[in-house]
Amino acid sequence: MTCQDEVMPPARNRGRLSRDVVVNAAVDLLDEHGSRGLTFKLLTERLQTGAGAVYWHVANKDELVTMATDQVIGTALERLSPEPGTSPEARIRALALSVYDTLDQHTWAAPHVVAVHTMPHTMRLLERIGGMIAETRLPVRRRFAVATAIFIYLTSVTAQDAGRAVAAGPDSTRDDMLRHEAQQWAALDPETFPFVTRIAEDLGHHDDRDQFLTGLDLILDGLRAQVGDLP
Amino acid sequence: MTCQDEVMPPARNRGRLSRDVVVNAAVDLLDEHGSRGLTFKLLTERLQTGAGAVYWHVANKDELVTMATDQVIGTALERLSPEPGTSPEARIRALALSVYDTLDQHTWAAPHVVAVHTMPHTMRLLERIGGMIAETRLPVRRRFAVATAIFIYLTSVTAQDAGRAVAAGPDSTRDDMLRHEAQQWAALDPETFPFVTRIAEDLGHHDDRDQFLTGLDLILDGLRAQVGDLP
DNA sequence: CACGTCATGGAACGTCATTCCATACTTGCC
DNA sequence: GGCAAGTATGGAATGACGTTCCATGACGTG
Repeated sequence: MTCQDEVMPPARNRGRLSRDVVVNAAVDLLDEHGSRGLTFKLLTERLQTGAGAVYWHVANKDELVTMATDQVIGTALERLSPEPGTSPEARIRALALSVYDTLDQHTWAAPHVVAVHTMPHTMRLLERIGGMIAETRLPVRRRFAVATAIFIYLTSVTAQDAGRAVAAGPDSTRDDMLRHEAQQWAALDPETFPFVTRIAEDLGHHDDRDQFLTGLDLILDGLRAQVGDLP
Repeated sequence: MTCQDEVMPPARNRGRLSRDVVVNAAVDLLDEHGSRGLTFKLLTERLQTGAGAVYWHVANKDELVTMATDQVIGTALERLSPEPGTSPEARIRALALSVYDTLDQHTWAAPHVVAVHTMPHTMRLLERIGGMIAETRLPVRRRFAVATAIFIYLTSVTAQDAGRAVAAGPDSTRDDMLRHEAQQWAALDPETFPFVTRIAEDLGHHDDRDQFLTGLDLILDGLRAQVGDLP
C-alpha cells in the first residue's frame, strides 16, 4: 500500500487531443493575450498536457498560427447567413463586412492573413466571391481578374486596418489610435509636410470601416460598369 | 611583463555605433538571411560589439525591425528621380511602382509595413502622394479620402504580394510560387470548389505586378472622373 | 585634473520553441 | 489470447534567443 507510484504518470488520456482542439485553444489564447500570448507553456497548461502531445498534432508554431488564422476566416464565413434573393453585389458587400468585422475582433490574425492563401477556409472565401461573380453577366475571361481583385482588396485592406488596431494596444479603441495618430501628424513640421499637417484634422473623425466600404464600392462600381445591369 | 591583461577589453571604440549604423546592419542581415536572420548574435558579430552597445541605440528588436522597414520605404523614395513636366497621375504611378519593386526586393519588410504608418519615411511617402493629389483640381475636402485610399492600396497590396514571395522561399521565384499555388487550386474538389478549380489555369500565367497596376489605374480612373481633366 | 555623462562590450538571466524519450493505449495478426 | 507495430501522450532536456545588468572606458566641462 506504499505509494511508490508518485513518479508514475496518471492514466493516459487517449484521443483527448486533436488538431482542432489544439487550434481552438490557440485561437482562445491569442484572443485573450494578443499575438504574444501564444506560448507552448500556456498552451500545454490550458490543455493539461505536454509539449510532445501538441507536437504530435502540429508541425510547429508557425503552422499553428497559420491554422488559427484560417480558423478565424472560417468563423467569418460561418456567421454569415445566406440571403437568397439579394443581388450578388449586396452579398459580396455583406461577406466583405463579415470578414472585416471578424478580423477586427481577432486583430492578432491580421499580419498572417497574407500567409493563408492556400488554407481551406480562405479558399472557401475566394470560392464564395467567385461564385457570386459568376452569377453576374461578367464575361468568363474577366472573372478571374475581378474575383481576385476583390479578394486581395478585402484581405489586405482588412489586415491593414486591423493591424492599426493592434498597434493601439489591447485596452485602447481604434478611435483612440486614430486620435493619437492625428496628433502626431499635426505635430510634424508644416514646411516639409504641408499636405499631411493640413489633413491631420480630417484623420481625427475618420472611420476605417467607412473607408473600407468606399473602396469596395469603387471596385463594385467598376464591376457594374463592365457587366451592364446585373441579372 | 607578464600578460595579466588578457581579461582587459581592448580600447573602446567610441562613437563607432549610431542608430543609422545599427539599422543599416539590420537591413543587411534581413536581406541576406530573411525575416529569421536578424538576431542579436549575428548583429553584434557583424558590428563587432556587444548587445549592450546595440541596446543603447535601440529600445528593442521590434523597434529595430520597424525602423528597418521604414528605411526600406525610404530607399523606394530615394531611387525615384523627379520627372518634372509629367502629369501627377504618371508620377503617382511611378512612385507606386518604385515602392512595389523595392518591397519586392526586401520581402521581409512586407508584414511590417502596416506598423510603420507614423514613421518618418512612410510619412514622406504619404506627403508625396498628397502633394501630387493637391496638384490636381480635386476639391480640398476630397483630398484626404483619395490620398489615403491610394496610400492604403499601395502599401497593403504591395505587402500582400511581397508576402506571397516570402512564402515561396528564398531560392524560388515568384513565378514558381504562382505555379505551385495554381497546382494546389487545380487539385481541389471540383464539387465544392467549382469556381477556384476552373480559374486555376489562369493563375499560372498571371502577373502580380500587372494586377497591382490594374487596381491602381482603377483608383486613378475614379480620381480622373471626379476631377474632370487634369491641369 | 577630477567628476559626471555618454557609450561600450560582454557576461548572466529567463523565456521560449523544439527535440527526445519513456510510457501506455489501440489495432491487427497469428 | 498474446505479441508486435503503429499511434498517442506527458514531461524532461536542450539550445537559441531577447533582454538586463554591470564593470569599464572615453569625452566634455569646471
